[in-house]
This record gives sequence, structure tokens and C-alpha cells, in this order.
Amino acid sequence: MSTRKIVTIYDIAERLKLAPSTISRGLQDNPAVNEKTRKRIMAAAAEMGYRFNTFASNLRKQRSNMIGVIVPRLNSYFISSMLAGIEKEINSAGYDMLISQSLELEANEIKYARAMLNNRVDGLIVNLAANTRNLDHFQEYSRHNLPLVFVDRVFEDDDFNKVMINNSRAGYDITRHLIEQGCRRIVHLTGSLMRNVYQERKAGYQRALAEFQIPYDEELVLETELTEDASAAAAEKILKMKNRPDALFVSNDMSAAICMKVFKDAGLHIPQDIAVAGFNNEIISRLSDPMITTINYPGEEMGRTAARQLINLIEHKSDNDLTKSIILKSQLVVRGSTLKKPTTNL
Amino acid sequence: MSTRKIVTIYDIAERLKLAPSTISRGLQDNPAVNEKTRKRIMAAAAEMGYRFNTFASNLRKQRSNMIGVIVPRLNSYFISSMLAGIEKEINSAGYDMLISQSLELEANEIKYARAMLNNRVDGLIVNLAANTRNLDHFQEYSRHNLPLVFVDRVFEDDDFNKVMINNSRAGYDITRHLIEQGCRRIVHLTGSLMRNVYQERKAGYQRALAEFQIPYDEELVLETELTEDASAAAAEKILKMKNRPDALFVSNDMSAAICMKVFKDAGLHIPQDIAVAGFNNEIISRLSDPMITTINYPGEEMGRTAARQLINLIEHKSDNDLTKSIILKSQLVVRGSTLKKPTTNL
DNA sequence: TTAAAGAATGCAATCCATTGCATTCTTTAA
DNA sequence: TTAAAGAATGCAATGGATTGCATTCTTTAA
Repeated sequence: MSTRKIVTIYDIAERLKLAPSTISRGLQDNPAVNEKTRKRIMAAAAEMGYRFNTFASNLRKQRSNMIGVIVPRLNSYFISSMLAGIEKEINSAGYDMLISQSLELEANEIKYARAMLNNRVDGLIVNLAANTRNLDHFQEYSRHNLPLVFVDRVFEDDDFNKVMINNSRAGYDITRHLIEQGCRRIVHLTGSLMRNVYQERKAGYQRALAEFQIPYDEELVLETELTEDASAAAAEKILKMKNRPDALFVSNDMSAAICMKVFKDAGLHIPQDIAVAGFNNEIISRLSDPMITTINYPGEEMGRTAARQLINLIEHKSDNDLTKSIILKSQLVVRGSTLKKPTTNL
Repeated sequence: MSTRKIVTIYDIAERLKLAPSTISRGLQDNPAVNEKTRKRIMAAAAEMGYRFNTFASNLRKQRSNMIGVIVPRLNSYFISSMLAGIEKEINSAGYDMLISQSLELEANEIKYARAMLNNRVDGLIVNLAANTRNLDHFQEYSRHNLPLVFVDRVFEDDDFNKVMINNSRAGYDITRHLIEQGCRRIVHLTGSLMRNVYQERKAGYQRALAEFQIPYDEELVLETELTEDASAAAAEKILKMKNRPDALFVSNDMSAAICMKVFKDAGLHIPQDIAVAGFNNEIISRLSDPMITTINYPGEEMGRTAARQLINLIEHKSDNDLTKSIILKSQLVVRGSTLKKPTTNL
């Protein structure tokens, strides 16, 4: 128990009759210090129970080497994949990651955006909360010239950097596929329409309907939080509709699976009685019976791309002004849950 | 663009002809400063683009108000639930959370444990990586008298604080249930046996077998990483066994669902041809067809408990020595995937 | 042997907020 | 009107690592 007082480089310096600067250099393997000296320093540090003080270091260096990431939640397949992608890219560039979850609340997002700023992150990656109204809380980043990249859930018409997919196209593809399978009364179960991803998918859904001259019926669009309970409730509601829909397009696979379960328990057959399509290509879409038609959504790749873009901005501040929107590819994956017409069963 | 140089409280002080100490107090709503003065300070700070410097503050205050959390991965149902629990408890006590994922690698765990220490976290919660060999990298915490709590994946015979469930009992319960359903050749698909959770479940499995005089066959225990691919591969292997097993006990629900899928695709019926039990009571256990018998594992509650315990240790360092192991309840949840004998179908 | 080059170490200012104590200003009560 | 109490602000030291430049010590080459 050699530790009552906190040990600093000054203590080591005193013990070894060296200058603090030498200790500092020795600890970080600076080649200017003699190999023997370095070893003595390391040994003394270990023995004395020295702990590097990140605060002091960051304060002096005026940077943290950390990249902040704000996401709505951690327990979603898409988010986990994205974080995995971000982490890989960030680590290999020598940065660390500071994660916060807004729990879908703008208030938390604001709080964390500020905290990250105060923590002097070198850059920030954000996936917006469900109820975020505007990006005022990120203006400080521009003001301080701090790189910022939005992924997936973004505001499309601003000047921030972003990485996303073409959600409108994806929504269109899936709806068109359903129509081509003979569906005419298609329910769309969506998340918060304040978010571009859901808004756009809905737009694609409407576009496809229009193209096939199917009247758009507002009653068929159900906006929920896509939680387990909300999804099940929505499915029940669909079951009770007077004129039962012949298809359901859900904005994520887990919710789609939950709906399918409710339908099956009610004795319906999928896809014969009602076709079901999801989104994201989560594992569950491959485990359900029948397997779920979905959109393959490159979460990990989006994370990597965003991280790469951010690091680039950090390290070459110059081109910070030429804002980029990067749009990644997504594809329709057709599976059993929507195949009404006899075909090779996928 | 009023910001080239970084604005500090000294700059605000100069502008307002006040002392830096007054600015500092004003910014943190210290009642010692006059209300009008406080407003002037706030206004000036906003206008000048002042950013609070967390490093300087933490350096001076000698604490970070942060609690570190190291988990093997973020994309697991159990881990997400646990983090949710931790976050709730931590936030309401006024702390922030610093999360890192070891990606199941001891090397990362060591790295992050050190980083957290350097970042002066006020305490640490850990869920061990799959291949961690020992707890040497946490000794520093004891040395510096920093509270540390292990959750779920722990080393059982040391002097650290821990929160866990009785895995042996759970493994026993599930195996016994399978035996009572008439199963005799029960495969156990497990994660790394270096981890107590898996080791103990296996012990419970063996105990149940012994109790019913069923010889233990090492061939029937398959140790994998429980990833999607590894689980599917294990299921294939089971299908190919000469004397096909009549039950499978998997250490998590997602893997169990994957195996069921492989079995069903091969034409087997569940539970008639082979019963399948999982672990964790994940959403998927309720969505699969049939629904999966599992162990209800209180992830969120474990997180809350660990966080509460940690905060307690932080705020009353005194009882730091009386190490506690807290064991939470878990229960067997019987569902269709194991009910061979005719009963009310759950 | 000595000047020059190179290696190793030291000096001291700096990063920015905090806080115990001292000082000044204002109000209150006698 | 004045002493005492209370409110508001200022002073100055502190936390610990970093780094440009200066200084000292070693080695090398002439």
C-alpha cells in the first residue's frame, strides 16, 4: 500500500533526481531519453503506483483524441452494426470512442452534444433521436469548427455532412414488390415521421401506390415507436380493420416479426392472407417462418463511411467546407413472407 | 465568427471587468454571485462562444463524475438490457457513463481498464470478455481504492464485488425439465467455458444428468462463440450425429432460434424430433415458432443492482472492504419448444 | 587534445477552472 | 450615525502533463 497521496511525474522526478520533463518524455517513449533512464522511469512509475492523468495531458495538449458518438439506443441491430463499423475505423486511426445514448429524446441529445463539446471531442457522429426538432444544438460545432457527421437519421436539407441510404427508393422498391405480388391494400407501419428515414420510406410507399393508381389511404399508415408492445398493438389493430389489408410493410424486421407472430396466432397464413415485409435485414428476418422480405441495409458500412469521413475532416480541416452527402446502396431482398405468386421458394 | 482563439473564463472576466473566480462561480449558478452579475456572465459567455473545459475542471476537482463500463459487446440482448439498467441508476445519481466494448478480447479489456483508470472514472462496472485469463489488470483498482463491480461474467472465487445469477441452478433446472419431458440424449451448446456463466450452466447440466443417472457424454457438449454462423454450424453438426440427440440446451435464445431454423429446414419437428431450450428470455424466444423454453434472466435488474452497489461504494468508501456477492433470481420459463408431453400448450 | 556535433536532460511557461480566505461593498439594527 | 452582519467580489495557489529552448554531458573527428 504505497499509495495514500496521488503520484505524479513530479514525485517520480524527485525520487529519481530527474526533471519532470524527462519523466514525461520517458513515459511516452520519446526517443530523446536514454534507454536506461527510460527503464528506470518505468520501473519507478510501476513501483510507486503512478497513474497517467488524462485530464492534465488533454488540457495541455488541447485535444482529447476522442470521437463522440450519439445514438438513440444501443439495443438495435442497426445501431450495433453501425457502432461496430465506426469503432473499427476509429481505432485503426488511433482514436477512442465516447458513446452516449439519447434514448430517443431530444433533451438528452442536447445534453450529450454539449457534454461532448466540453469534453473536447475531436469530432462527432450522430444518429438523431426520434423527436429531435432541429439541429440548433449542433450549431456550436460549426462555430468551433468541429467536424460533425450525421448518419442515417439526418436532416436532409441542411449543410451538415451526412451518410445515408436512399430510403425513398427502398420504400418504393418494397411497396412496388408488394403490388406486383398482387397486394392492393397495403398497411405501412412506421416509426416517427419526424425522422427522414421513416418520412422517406413513406414517400416511396406513396410514390409506388400512385404509380399503380392505388389511392393513398391515410388510415393505412400507422406511426408508432416500433417497440415490442407497440408493434403487437399495431398488429392487433390491423387484424380488426373492417376490410382486412392484404399486405404490411414495416420499418424494421423485429417489428415485422412481432406482427407476423400476432397474425399467425390469429390463424392467418403468411403470405397468403397477408404479406409482410420488413426493413434492415436483421438476423430475425432469416429466422422467422416464413423468412421476411426486407431491405438489406449496410449498417456497418455506413458506420465505417461516416467514421472515415469524420477522420478525414479532422485531419484535413481544409476541405471542411465542401459538405458531402454520401449515399450508400441498399437492396431489396425478397423472401417467403411476401411471395404470394408461385415462384421458386426462397 | 467571433472565434479564432479559445475563450476561457479569463477572457470573460477581462471583458466584464470581473475576477475569473466570479465568472467560474457565475457559470455554475453559485448563489454567492449576484443575480444580475450572473446574467451578464451568461450573456457574455454565450456571445463570446465560451466552452466549459471539462479537463481543466476535472483536473482541479480531482474527479470526473464518470462511471466506466466495460462490456464484451453491445449487440446482445442481455448486454443492452444491462446497460439500460446501469444507465438509469447512474443518471439518477448524477453520474455519467463511459462505455467501452472489449469485443470479447482480453487485450482490449486490459487496454480499456487502463484508459478508464487514467480517465479517473469514479468507479467501474465490468462484464468480462470471453477469453480473459485473470484479473491482474484490475488489481490497480484495488490499489487505488477505486470501487469495482463485476456483473454476470465474473470470477467467482476472488475478493471483488459481483452481481450474478445462479447459473448452475438455471442449467440444472433447464436440463431437468428436458429430462422430465423424456429426453435422454441432450446436447449442450455453450459459449466459452472459461467464463463462469457457461461453466456453471454446464455444471448444472451435468448435475441434472447425474441425478437421473444419464451418463455424461463429452461429445454432446459443443463449445462455440455463439455467433450466427457458429450456431448454424453446430446445428448442422448435431443433425449429422449418428445417434441423433433428442434435445438441445443452448446458452442463448438467438443461437437456439438459429438451431431451430436449421432443424426445421432439415424437416425435423420441434419439439417432437428434438426439443430446444435457450437462455435469457430474449424477444426472439417469444417470436419463434414454437416459442422457446428459456431462463428469464434479469439483465436490467442486474445492471441496476451493480450500479447501485457501485455508487454506494463510491459514496461511502468505508464499507469498501466488506465485499459482497449479490445473487439475483432467475426462473425457468417453459414454452412450446420443449413440451413433448401433451400439456396445455403455453 | 580540442572543437564541433550529437545525445540527454533541465527550465519554465502554459493549458483552464476551482476554492479557501481576504477584501470590499451594502444593508440592517441599535 | 455607526458598528456589526451579510452580500458580493477578488486574490492567488493549485491540479499534473507538455514542449520549445537552453544547458550540460558524451562522443567523434580532426
